[in-house]
Amino acid sequence: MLLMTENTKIMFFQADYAIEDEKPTIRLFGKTDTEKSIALVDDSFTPYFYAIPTDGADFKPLLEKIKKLSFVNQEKTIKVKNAIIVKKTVDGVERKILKIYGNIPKDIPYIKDEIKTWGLIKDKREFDIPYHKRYLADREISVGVWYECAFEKKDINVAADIKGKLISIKPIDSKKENLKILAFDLETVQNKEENIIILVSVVTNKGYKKAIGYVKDHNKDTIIVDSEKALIEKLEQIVQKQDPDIIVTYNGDSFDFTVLEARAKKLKCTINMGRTKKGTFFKKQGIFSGASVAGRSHIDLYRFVSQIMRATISSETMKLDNVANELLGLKKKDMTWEQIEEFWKKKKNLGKISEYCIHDSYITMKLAEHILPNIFALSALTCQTAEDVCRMSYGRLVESYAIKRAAKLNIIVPNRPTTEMMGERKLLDAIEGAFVVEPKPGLHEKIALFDFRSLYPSIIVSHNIDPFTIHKGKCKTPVPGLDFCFDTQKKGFVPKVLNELIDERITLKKELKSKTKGTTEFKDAYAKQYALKTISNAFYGYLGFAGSRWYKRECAEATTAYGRHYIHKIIDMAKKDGFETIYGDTDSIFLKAKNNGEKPEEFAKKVNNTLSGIMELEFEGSFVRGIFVAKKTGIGGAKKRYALLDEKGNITIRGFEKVRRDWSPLAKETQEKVLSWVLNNQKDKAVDFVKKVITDLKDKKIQKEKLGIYTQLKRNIDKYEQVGPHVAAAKRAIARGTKIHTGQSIRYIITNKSGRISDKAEIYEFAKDYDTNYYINNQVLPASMRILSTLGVTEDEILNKGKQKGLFSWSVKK
DNA sequence: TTTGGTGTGGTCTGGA
DNA sequence: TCCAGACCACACC
Repeated sequence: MLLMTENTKIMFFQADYAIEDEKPTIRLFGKTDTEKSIALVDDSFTPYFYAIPTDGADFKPLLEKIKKLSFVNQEKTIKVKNAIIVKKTVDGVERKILKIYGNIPKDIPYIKDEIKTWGLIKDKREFDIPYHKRYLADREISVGVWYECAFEKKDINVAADIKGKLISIKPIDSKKENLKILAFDLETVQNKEENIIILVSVVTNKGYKKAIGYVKDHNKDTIIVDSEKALIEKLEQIVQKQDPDIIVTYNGDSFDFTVLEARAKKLKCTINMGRTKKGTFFKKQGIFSGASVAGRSHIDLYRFVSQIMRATISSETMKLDNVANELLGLKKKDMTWEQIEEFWKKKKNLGKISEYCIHDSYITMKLAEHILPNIFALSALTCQTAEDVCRMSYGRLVESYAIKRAAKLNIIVPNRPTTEMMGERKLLDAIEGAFVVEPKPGLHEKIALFDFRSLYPSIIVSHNIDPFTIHKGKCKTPVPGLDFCFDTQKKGFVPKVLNELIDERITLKKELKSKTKGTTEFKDAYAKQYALKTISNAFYGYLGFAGSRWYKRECAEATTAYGRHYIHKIIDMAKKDGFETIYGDTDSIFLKAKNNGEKPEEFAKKVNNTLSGIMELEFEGSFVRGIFVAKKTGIGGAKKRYALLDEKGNITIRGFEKVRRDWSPLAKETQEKVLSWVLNNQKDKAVDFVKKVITDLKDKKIQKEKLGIYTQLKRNIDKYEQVGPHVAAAKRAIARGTKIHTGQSIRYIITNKSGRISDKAEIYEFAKDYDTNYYINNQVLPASMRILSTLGVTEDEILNKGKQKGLFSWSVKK
């Protein structure tokens, strides 16, 4: 028979599987280079797992027994499809094991449990890797990457312009961007006991921009329908008509989709945004928990921002407004939840709600355009769908990447620890970590900053630190301070994989220099190096993570031990060269530059000649001046808190209240100004400014916005042993009927009530006044004096107590 | 249902 | 009323 195959260029963005005629079938959803939606199926992939026979087992009869295995489970007969003997690296040793195939993915765990009862199998592996993920990893197919595909036309049960059966696939180099993104956002109000939807907005990256409502008098961009039920149905129609590849939301998993699902159920209608008839949107179990839309990729940006990007974002909260403002300079329209409720009840200003809602979707879409390259780069690297990546923790990202590489290197993946094992691991004492130099408080001039490029990853690579290269017993060169070493004969899996990541990133960073900022090329390359950095930096933590498949305490211990060894080594070398070490933390050192002596570059070069493997010390730059301060309690300088002034006049602030979310804007801004003046040798201006702020506070001239303090409610409100201000404020708000959930950032103000600080704390919206003394003594003064007292300024001087400045200056001089 | 350790500092709590 | 220690959140790397 002659096959009618076609060729086309495709970028996939989503993958799942369905059981068709009792056969598992992978479904790949993508877009062609001619902007057509395409769905290709592939039923050539058989689910499998590995079994390691007990030592000395006779393979042949065992293999035959497995092949013939057939048993009944829940009234269903389960059979092994096939079994073969394969040669694989198991825990660092190459050996023969069994690869066992099942008919459908669901059978795998049952087969695994059944053969366990025979007592002939020592261990089972890779039985918990989901079928479609296994497929992507084994075939090295990534979403967000272009492929040249050959396929045979075939009608399948999905909505797509082109449908077929995949014949062959190979990656090609293309940068074309063509995915259609749709963002949507719901507005709800509390109506009696229910949360009802009053409006929904939809915005695409191709210019579509509408809201749907069911009361007249919204604005011209609002489609008016009859009821809430009709609104839901209209939303479905619009999504289907727009036919996006990616649906983005900001917290859609726990809000928009959850509400939609609940309302649809209540109003006895359905909503299907997907490309298949059934499986509209649903919560998957297991690793993935979120709203999924068949045939499209639902990206919940909030999940990615709050889990992966959190540390790189300085906004007080991870709300859309703050994040979009910080990353894009886009602000939400000014409207409070209460206003929406009020407008809705009075049926006035409904146009404003539409405007607000549409703008929300627009911001979400813009944020997606900004962040999606990063998510897709991680997807490409880990061979996971973007939908999964945006919901993954660091641990899962590393794990996914490691599994993909292991498959390619013929290495069997270790099992996940059981709950008991994890418990045991968690009970162990923490391993010793990094070394931090205690700084001398005060202003320091001419500072040269050096740091190790990717310290921990390069230590792991250079010393071959791997769970299966550990050598206990006699060692030529044991790990500093420990009684074991690592074999250097054969390269371990972890160092090998990390080495690739580091190499690739170095190449990419070089290429990046020749690319123009703002171009798609630049963005893609930048996102890719970001992905490489994210994964490689998380590897060390993964080795010491209780839930890790590659957990090895000794590896984590050795990595930090070498880290301490190297930083001490640099400090010693610097001392011998006549440099004074001002500060250092983990992988960095701050040296006082010599006036006419050795240049920083020369020092770095000299150090690098002595370093082993791929380790490298980099000269980061020079600073005109820097300030380190005293510890608040105890003696000596405070670690992890400093500010630097570079030659261009830029200030870098680390650790101080200014960079913390849980201080009032007033204290933060005051401290920032103080730091700026102090670093520019204008101490007096700083003192005057603090005095002015205090006077303004006393005169009640400070705006409310400057006084709100954010603190995250990290646990269930009833689970606190100690009730701090944010907990107390939250409890009072709940008593008033406000809904507050775990993980929320509580914004509160310390009011004039009496009692402890907690007694005075009120949620921002409820606060009617502020406690002047609190804001002076517990906010502005501590933040400012932290800096000023290092320079000899006293609190009394600021508060104009006792000695008057100026009056005494001449008599002191005498 | 959580990648690691190091470190600071505010507030609460309970005993002297 | 004072103070040490526990609790808690958040930053640095």
